[in-house]
Amino acid sequence: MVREVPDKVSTDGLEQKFDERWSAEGTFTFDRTATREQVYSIDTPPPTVSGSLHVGHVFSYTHTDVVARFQRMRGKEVFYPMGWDDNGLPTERRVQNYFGVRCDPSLPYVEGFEPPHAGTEGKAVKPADQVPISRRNFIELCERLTADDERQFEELWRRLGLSVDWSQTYQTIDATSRAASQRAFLRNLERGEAYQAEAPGLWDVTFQTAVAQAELEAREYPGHYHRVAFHRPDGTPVHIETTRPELLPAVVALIAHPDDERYQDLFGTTVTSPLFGVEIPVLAHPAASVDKGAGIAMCCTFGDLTDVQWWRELQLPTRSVIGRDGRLHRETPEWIAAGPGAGLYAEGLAGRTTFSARKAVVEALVESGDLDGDPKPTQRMTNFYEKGDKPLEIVTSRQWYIRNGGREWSTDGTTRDLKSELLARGKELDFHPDFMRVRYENWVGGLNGDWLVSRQRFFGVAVPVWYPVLASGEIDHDHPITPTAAELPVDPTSQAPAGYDESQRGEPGGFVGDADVMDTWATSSLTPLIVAGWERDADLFERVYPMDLRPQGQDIIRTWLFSTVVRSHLECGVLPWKNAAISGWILDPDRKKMSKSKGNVVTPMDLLVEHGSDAVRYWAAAARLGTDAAFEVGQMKIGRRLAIKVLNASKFALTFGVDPESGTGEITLDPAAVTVELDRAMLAGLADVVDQATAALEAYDHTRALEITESYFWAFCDDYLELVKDRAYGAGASASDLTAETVSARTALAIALDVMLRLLAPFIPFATEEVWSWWRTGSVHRAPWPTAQPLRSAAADADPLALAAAGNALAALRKVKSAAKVSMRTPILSGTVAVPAALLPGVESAIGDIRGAGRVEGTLELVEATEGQGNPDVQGGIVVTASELGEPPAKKPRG
RNA sequence: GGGCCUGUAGCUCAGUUGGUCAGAGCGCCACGUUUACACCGUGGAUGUCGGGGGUUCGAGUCCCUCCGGGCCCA
Repeated sequence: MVREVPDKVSTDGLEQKFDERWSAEGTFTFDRTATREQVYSIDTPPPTVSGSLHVGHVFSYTHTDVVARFQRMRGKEVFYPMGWDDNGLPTERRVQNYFGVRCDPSLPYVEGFEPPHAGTEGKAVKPADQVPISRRNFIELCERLTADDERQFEELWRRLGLSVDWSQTYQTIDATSRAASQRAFLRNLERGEAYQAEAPGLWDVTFQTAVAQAELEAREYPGHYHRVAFHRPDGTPVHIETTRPELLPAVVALIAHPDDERYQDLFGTTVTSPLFGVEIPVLAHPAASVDKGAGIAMCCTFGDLTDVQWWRELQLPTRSVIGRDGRLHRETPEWIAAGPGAGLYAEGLAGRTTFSARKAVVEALVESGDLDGDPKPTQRMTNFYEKGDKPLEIVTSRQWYIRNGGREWSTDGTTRDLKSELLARGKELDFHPDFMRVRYENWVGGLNGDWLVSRQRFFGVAVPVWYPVLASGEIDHDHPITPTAAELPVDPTSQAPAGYDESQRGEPGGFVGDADVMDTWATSSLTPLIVAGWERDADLFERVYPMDLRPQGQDIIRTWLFSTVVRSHLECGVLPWKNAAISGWILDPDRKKMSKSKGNVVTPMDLLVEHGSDAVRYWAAAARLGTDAAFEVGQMKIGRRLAIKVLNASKFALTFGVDPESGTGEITLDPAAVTVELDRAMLAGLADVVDQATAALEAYDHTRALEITESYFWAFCDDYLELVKDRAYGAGASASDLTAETVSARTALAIALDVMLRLLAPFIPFATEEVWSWWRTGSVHRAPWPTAQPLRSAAADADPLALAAAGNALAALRKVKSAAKVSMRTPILSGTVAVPAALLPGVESAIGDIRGAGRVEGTLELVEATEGQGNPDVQGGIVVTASELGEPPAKKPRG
């Protein structure tokens, strides 16, 4: 075995060197001839390409890569593609800001359009200054920008050392993804799992789109309780409290809890609303809370989700007043037009924002005397779109839904309990850590509606349907026209359905395309199907699906993980993957979540350049799954030190016996050559490490594997290497005249190094690969994962304790010198060492090496430690009871 | 209001089914330039294991309760 060990080692430049080599040699290229049993497939989260990656990404993606590299070395053919989630609102927003444009679908396409800006350096262009452009122009800009981002992302991942197969990348907006997404939707539609409904739903007035339950975020929002009087037929007031008096024109009932004593006589009667004089019933419903406000609430269509529940369950009429733009309808509603409030509505409310309408209603209430007391300020939890900053409204609109167990599902009299089916899938999935399962269960259990998938946006996968336009000019939503699978992907807004031509768009007897796109998650939920070649590459699909691992963050269990389970369950009747590995958050040193707004975000690339990728990976790998971790530079420095130590220790271990002339030499890995007890003890200990590290990685506990391996490696450097140094040098013996003891040490060093490099390879892939390249062929990342058995047989019946004992004895000798404040090279002329009985055999067996490493020149007497002698926590209880130090060696000038 | 996670040395964290479990690394202090490594080595000090109860022969470990941090759902 030829060695070429450099004189000077360094971690610098390894990232680029090996990224290039791995690419050139196809080290991580997936071999698609492997069978399902031989494959380990990973469904990695496609990062959103709308901003920048942050340290949290580096953190969690490293966890995945550790698994990938481990499985690959275990002999699995790892299927590890990478996608980019470019689809959706984040990209739209970024394009608006970056290019200073805004999408207006009514505008025509402009050939060769050049945007007013190309990068505004983070400064958002005011909406008024944004240039309106056609949808097609807008999408072109989306694609231009994401292509740029994707290059940067890939560069970062390569530098971090993700062992992704870079020939397997995809975008959630590319043609394959669009086709898959549309195909899945059409399948859902065919089976009755997708449907459209005209229903009240959450609506973001800023982004002008419907929003799904999974995208909600409840936030504290300030408001005022207004105590407002309704009136019984005899004029007696009934007071309710509301934070949204502007919805008074939309009131459809007053509702109190059925057990509420105060309102028993009111149930079943009617009252009239103030200002508008609309007669409404007083009803009982258990969702009314007795101790909130007056205990009786006004139900409007629609102020919040409870209103929707009441409206549905009590079958109340719809009197909606708020439009998609968040303003009150411009036309006076019919139930008000004939009443006393018609004038108020027309003059004070029509076309107003909720804010100014509220002011107008409150003023009118004051005037009419129906406002009791002053409004009381309050903070209440209000629903927001997670990306928005105005409270959501509830607007009735026609939208597409996919069933997800959130609502009863019955067709032709038979009901299907999808919620229970999905809960059962959750139990089937192996979560790491296991407690993350409850997040899934809580979410599924708490769903209160099906999944709203249509979005009134632009940069997304189109809802693949058209609708006939009847002779009357009305659109027939009940009979959507669908494309065939072969036509996918389609854009119904620019393509005509089969049997029609473009001239018939919008014409009576013709068609219209559905203008909506699908929710980003409607596509993201298909990533395992997309990458596995579903309905596109049956051969591949069979080899990789269902997949083995879904790694992701805990924040998207309710969205990405859940929706993916839904789609796979509906489509294939299986879980999409066997395991879900959930990474924690990165917290800043104040234990706050790192976020851009706090300005505490570190650019990942800078981090990798400054500390080195192995170092950053070490920090990430040292944090357990599911546990939040501190952003700690100190931890990276430790990782860097480990990487450098690996280089240096390896260089040292491999240099013994090297011919100084040629710089090369022979090295053997033959276990039979390991004959010395201490060497065997070291291998015996290593065998245990291999077992433990392997078991830990199999259980998705990479932290434990790293810890066990790392600490053994340090002990190997500090004790074993020191102990065998002299023996391994072979004290002047020529290459042909080596003693068995010297060969034993050299061989044991080589075997241990070979094993430890492989154990560390998933964690610090660059340093280990560098060392591997000095003396082995191929990549360490394709080398087989070590097993304990060969080490055990090489170790024969040696006790791992012997190495610990010898190490402790050496430390005891060093302590004498340290206490005497002399150099470690100072000879010990004679000494007596007290050793606990249990360690005595180990110390005795290595006494020659101990003497050498401790520079003991005269007699070294070993005695059994007596009761109370020595502290077991210090050097295992081994103490030097008497010693005589020689002259410290002359100091040599450093150089 | 319900649920989950978390609180161990100045810092970051291990402590598997209750019995050497008071640990590691960093930092700190002292010393040392040893033919791998100063991006180093050697040695040392450091804790009422959040508080209080309880179960037990025995409790960071199990139970109850309170307090502090984080998150999710109402």
